[in-house]
Amino acid sequence: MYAEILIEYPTKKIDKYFTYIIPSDLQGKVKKGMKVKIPFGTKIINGFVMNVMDSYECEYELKEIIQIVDEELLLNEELMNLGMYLQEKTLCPLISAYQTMLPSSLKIKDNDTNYKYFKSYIILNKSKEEINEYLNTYKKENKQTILLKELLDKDKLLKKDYSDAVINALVKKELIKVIKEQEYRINKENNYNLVKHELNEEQNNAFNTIKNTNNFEVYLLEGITGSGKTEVYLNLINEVIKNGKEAIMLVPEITLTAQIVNRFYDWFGSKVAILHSALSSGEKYDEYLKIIRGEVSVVVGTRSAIFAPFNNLGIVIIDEEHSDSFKQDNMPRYNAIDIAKERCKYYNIPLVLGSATPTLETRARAIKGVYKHLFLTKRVGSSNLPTVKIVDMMEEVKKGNFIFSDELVNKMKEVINNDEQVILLLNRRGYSTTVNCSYCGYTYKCPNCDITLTYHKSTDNLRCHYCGYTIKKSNTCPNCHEQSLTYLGLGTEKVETELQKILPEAKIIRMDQDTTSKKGAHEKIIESFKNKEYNILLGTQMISKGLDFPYVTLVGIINADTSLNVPDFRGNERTFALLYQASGRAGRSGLKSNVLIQTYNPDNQVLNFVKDNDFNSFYKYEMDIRRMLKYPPYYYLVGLKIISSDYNLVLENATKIGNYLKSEVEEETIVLGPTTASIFRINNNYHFQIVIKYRFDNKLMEILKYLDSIYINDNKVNLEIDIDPLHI
DNA sequence: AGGGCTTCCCGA
DNA sequence: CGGGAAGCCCTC
Repeated sequence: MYAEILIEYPTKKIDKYFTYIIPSDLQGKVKKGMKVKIPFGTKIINGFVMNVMDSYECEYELKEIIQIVDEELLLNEELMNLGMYLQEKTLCPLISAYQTMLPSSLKIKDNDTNYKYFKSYIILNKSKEEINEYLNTYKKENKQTILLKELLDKDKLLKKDYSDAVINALVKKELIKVIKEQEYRINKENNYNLVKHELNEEQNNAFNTIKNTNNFEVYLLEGITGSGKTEVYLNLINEVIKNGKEAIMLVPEITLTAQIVNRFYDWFGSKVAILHSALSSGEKYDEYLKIIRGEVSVVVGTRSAIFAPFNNLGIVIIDEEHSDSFKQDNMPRYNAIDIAKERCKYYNIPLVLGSATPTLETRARAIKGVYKHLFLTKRVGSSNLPTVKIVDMMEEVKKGNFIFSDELVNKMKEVINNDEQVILLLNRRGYSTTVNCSYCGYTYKCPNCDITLTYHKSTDNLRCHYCGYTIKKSNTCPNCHEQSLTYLGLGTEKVETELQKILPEAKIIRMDQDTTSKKGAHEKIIESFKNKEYNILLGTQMISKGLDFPYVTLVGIINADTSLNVPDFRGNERTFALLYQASGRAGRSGLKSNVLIQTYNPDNQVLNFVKDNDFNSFYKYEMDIRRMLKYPPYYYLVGLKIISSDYNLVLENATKIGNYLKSEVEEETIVLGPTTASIFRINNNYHFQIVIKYRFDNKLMEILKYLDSIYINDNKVNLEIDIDPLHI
């Protein structure tokens, strides 16, 4: 028997099958979709079985498979095909498609083969009668007899709780034995704590419509913040499980908090597996095993959880579908929504995309009728929408208020006096803290990249976010040696200090990268704020989503416009979504609430749409811009990056590729560039980019594949192709 | 990807 | 002529 195998190096250069002999002792055991150990060149590495065959003819000598890495972990036919689809659509090496499907602990780097987690137990090695007999003849009480008596009672005890000497003695007498049992690192008891809320009419309508779908259908569930989307999801999943099927629920990384996870445990108990990046590789492996073994019916997770190896999917739900995090920005550059569609088509089941602020692409499709459009327009329970006001910071600066407007300060005081709470959002998108010399104008720059270094207060150093270059900050300017270094940009820490000065009595808690880096810190902050241990929660985008604090009656957005100035066609959309989501944190329990948006552009259209809580008008406004500028959803995009350490070579090749594209694509397709990429030099590599905009182009995919294949063998110039990029 | 083998360049 | 670095190519 022979097996065709993919080598675990994710490079296009060796993205092909290698054939190996299946030795007689592994015949019947080696299966398609399984990981095996094989000799390759001079080394022993992991491979992935693509085919098992009876015969194979070739003129060279074949090597043998050494062993199976894990008998249980194998991908089913559907996922095997999905891998090929991923390769086809994203132009990635086939093996990297399968690597993203399997838990990361199975990648080549982890040479450890056994990820299963075992606990040792002691059990009786003889019948209870025999043990009793032994105890009767051996009247004296000692550690050994105590342990035996306990075992008569409990059957099974944890080995580590007892001394080795006692255990060894009893093992020698063949009275007990030590056994190992595999366990899961995350172990939820099958406790249900189901608190079902009565669905309102809109929720019920959405629920019933989706529930009664018997074929592939994409739904956009557009529900304002606080309208109870999660309740609809939970009911839908419940229904699916009742019918003996399985469900995948995707959420963005920052939304996957204990709050939501516990909600799922309450409803579905031990039927839930969790998959996200904060899990250790062992935990991930265990959660994956639960799915493979069919012990769970629901997976809640981030992007890659879309590949959960279920065999009988009943529904896929993607919450906050507008989130960037569903698109992976390195190989394979896939979008979980596309994968979800593919899987739902296969199983002939509904896909639900939920959001208060769906992407324009999604919404346009819903309006066109490609997706079914469902609405939740009312907040559940007593919660009502806040009053939103725009504050002109130009006026405030004249008064000397650079961070907080008078109005925001007064409102904060008022709210705190009422024993209610405040959320302050610092918009940091496209924004970072840099260090600058106010005397000579020197700025810290990365020596390898065209980018200013970002200051990190916790470590007191400056870091390049692109290549990782780090330098300690000096007290004097490295250029003119004056003590005149100042910080540019607003950090949460700076805001906190200033805020404390203005409101000395207020208890402030800060949530940002620095304060949430430790495991569990995120939850802790949320819990303590919820318990009203603090008056003000100050943070970055991570506080804007999904959180539910009943006593928050004021949301302040400190610098609303920073993300409007980012040179990206999705800038408006992102700003709108962020501010809209943040506003949604206010007024969750019926208390009258306010949102203050501080800006230097009070007339900005996007901000005013947020103020009016008017997604429809924003949608129309932004669609016009997209149409005029030929951006999605009117045009599809492809981004090409040409990268090399040799300036002349990049320029030459970028021009060549640009010309080739222009001559080959369909007439209506637009090829822009090459131009230098937004960051020209990263890690001493020069970046050029080409953007393709197209509506229909049957030839394009083939053209891209051809270009890709040419540059596979060029080790001086690198070509990266991003199909449907999120940023350009 | 990574190791081995070939080639090419420079000093002697 | 030798050594060392750089390029090339193969891996079932």
